[in-house]
Amino acid sequence: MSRSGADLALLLLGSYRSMVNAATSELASRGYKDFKPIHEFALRAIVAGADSASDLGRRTSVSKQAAAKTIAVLVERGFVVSAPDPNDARRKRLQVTGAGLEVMSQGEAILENLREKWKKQIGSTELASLEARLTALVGDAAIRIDAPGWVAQDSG
Amino acid sequence: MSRSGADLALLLLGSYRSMVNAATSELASRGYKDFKPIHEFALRAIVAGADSASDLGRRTSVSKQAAAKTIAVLVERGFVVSAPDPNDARRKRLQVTGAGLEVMSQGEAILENLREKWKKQIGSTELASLEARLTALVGDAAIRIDAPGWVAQDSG
DNA sequence: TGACAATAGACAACATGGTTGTCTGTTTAC
DNA sequence: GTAAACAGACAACCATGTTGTCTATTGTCA
Repeated sequence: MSRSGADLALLLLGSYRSMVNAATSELASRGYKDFKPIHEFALRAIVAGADSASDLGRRTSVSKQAAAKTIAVLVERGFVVSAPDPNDARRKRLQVTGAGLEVMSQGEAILENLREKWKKQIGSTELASLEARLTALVGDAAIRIDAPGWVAQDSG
Repeated sequence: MSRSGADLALLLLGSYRSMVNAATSELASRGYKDFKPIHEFALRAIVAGADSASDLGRRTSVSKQAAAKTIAVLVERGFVVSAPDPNDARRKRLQVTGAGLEVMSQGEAILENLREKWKKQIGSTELASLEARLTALVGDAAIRIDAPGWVAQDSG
């Protein structure tokens, strides 16, 4: 059964979705309702140094307005605080809160758990080589997580 | 460098995007402007037997209204024709046109080409086993291609 | 130093693609 | 023959992105 290129693409998408769906539904069951991948990735970017809306937008290849909307949600839910930058009155500095770090770590743990499960199925070296191959395929293309629609879907 | 579960998810997403971006931009350069994955998958579903809007909606796990909107686009571009069903006056039967088959085959060829390139890189048996593993990971979950946002994005 | 360009963020308008709800007409099932 | 189910159309709405415009602030440089 030689698969086609289209099937391969679908397979990659399906694998991603399968992981993300598991993670979002598990997070939801732990009380983090409507926590979407896009929130996770925004938090990661902020932790990684994106400390303003414009900055976050640049890093995630999204308009600053879109970034600002995401930030508004995260602030409203207490995952991020936004305070005026003392050094630049135009800016508001972003910081991930303890709650934000907590949800990130739980999300990460869930994904890690899925990966471990998979590792047990196919073996550690197999998984490593698969990851290496995917890395080669992706190359240096930045992975952009702008994601309305299904990526952001709760898939309840 | 032991990767994390989140990285794996991102890798899967990135791989998919990388294939799809290549395909859409190549199709665009061949004159198929704004032909998005969702169109491809709708055509595939119609060829596979979804011959009405409601049917297409069911098969792609999308509301019939959403399916109808997609069909409207495909009809407008000449990839699909919609004619009253002689056996059921409620229905309009869908049929993929020659142009529709053509764009499908070109899209498929582009993806196939990418897959071949990859096969040369990592070897045929390696690719097969990777696909088998992804298949196992995805399991029986239906892959739903509802996809506003980046999935549907043209990515210049 | 003073003027002009660049930047941050807010606000509004709009695009895309999906959803639900309602309505009409047709078919199917008792 | 009547009631339920179904197909499709239409409208309203939601989510998430975009561009455009505006104000305030900062940085640059003549």
